Amino acid sequence: MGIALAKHFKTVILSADSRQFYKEMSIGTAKPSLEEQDEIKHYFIDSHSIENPVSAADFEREALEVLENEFQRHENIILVGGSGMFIDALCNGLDDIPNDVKLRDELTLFVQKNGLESLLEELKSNDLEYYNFVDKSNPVRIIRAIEAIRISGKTYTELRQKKSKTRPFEIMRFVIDLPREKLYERINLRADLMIQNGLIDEVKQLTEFRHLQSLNTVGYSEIFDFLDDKISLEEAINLVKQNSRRYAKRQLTWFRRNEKAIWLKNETTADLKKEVLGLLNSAQ
RNA sequence: GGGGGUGUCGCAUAGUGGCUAUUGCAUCAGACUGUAAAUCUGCCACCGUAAGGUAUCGUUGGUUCGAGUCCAUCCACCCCCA
Repeated sequence: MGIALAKHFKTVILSADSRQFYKEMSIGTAKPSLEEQDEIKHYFIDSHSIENPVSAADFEREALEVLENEFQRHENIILVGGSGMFIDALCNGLDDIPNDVKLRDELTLFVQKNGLESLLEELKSNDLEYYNFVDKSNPVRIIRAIEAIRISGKTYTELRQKKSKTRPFEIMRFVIDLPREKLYERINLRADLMIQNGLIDEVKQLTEFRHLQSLNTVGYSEIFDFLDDKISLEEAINLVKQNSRRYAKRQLTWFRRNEKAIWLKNETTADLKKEVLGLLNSAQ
């Protein structure tokens, strides 16, 4: 649908997919084909290496630069994807909260060894408000808060202002909403195609990088388990399908939260394109 | 035809005659500010937004103060013998 719209507007596409950035991961991330990329210029596909991970804040900054340039030539630009948080980072902006990957890795290691207890205590005494709010069994959240508090000397609550930034362009959001059964059918098919297209070889070649967070990804984790002989190939494929379905559900949950998003009713590319163009016309 | 075994939620699974039938998975729903395809939470027999209410362990009957558990019956499935 993105490509169809980009053709119509003779414009470019930005991908907001937190895994398609990486040039080493192609089959398992279902990037647009090379032919499709020839037809339409895509940003943020193969733009980075797994060894230099892209955070939501990196994406916000880099994508804004691209947009500033491209808006000089195009009236409309298409953002496609994927990762709700990256979309929101670009559209709404992130608060300026400091980060330190090294400290975070240390904290992660600490939690693996000693559990969350002491970090929770630290959070409680330094930022009671966030302590009361946060999901206390989610190590990622706790670690991130402690990280920010230790670096800044401020509370995480104070840093996290949740201010939406104004962008020099208008944003309209559309969500493709297939009937659940059809969505799941397509996800299952997609996993089978990945295997046919050589996913196992792609994963094998990434073995030396398997500890990287970017490879903690549906389609890769399961195949690593197969290569380690932990599960059979059949089990691995079924898990890829299952975990993709779960991910798709989480995407929908994320998008549901945005009350401005428009949920599309159609199912085929052509119909969806028509529907979106109609909505854009009536919005003007 | 003879003998043996098994039936517990969508699937799998626990359940010495005694509180409210266990656990896992799936499904469904949710959270989310530099790990986000990550990480985490809840529900999950039925009715109800909820408080709460009503059921239930293949069937029917029995024993017992009390049955998923014991007995009988029938039904379904599995295994062995013929």
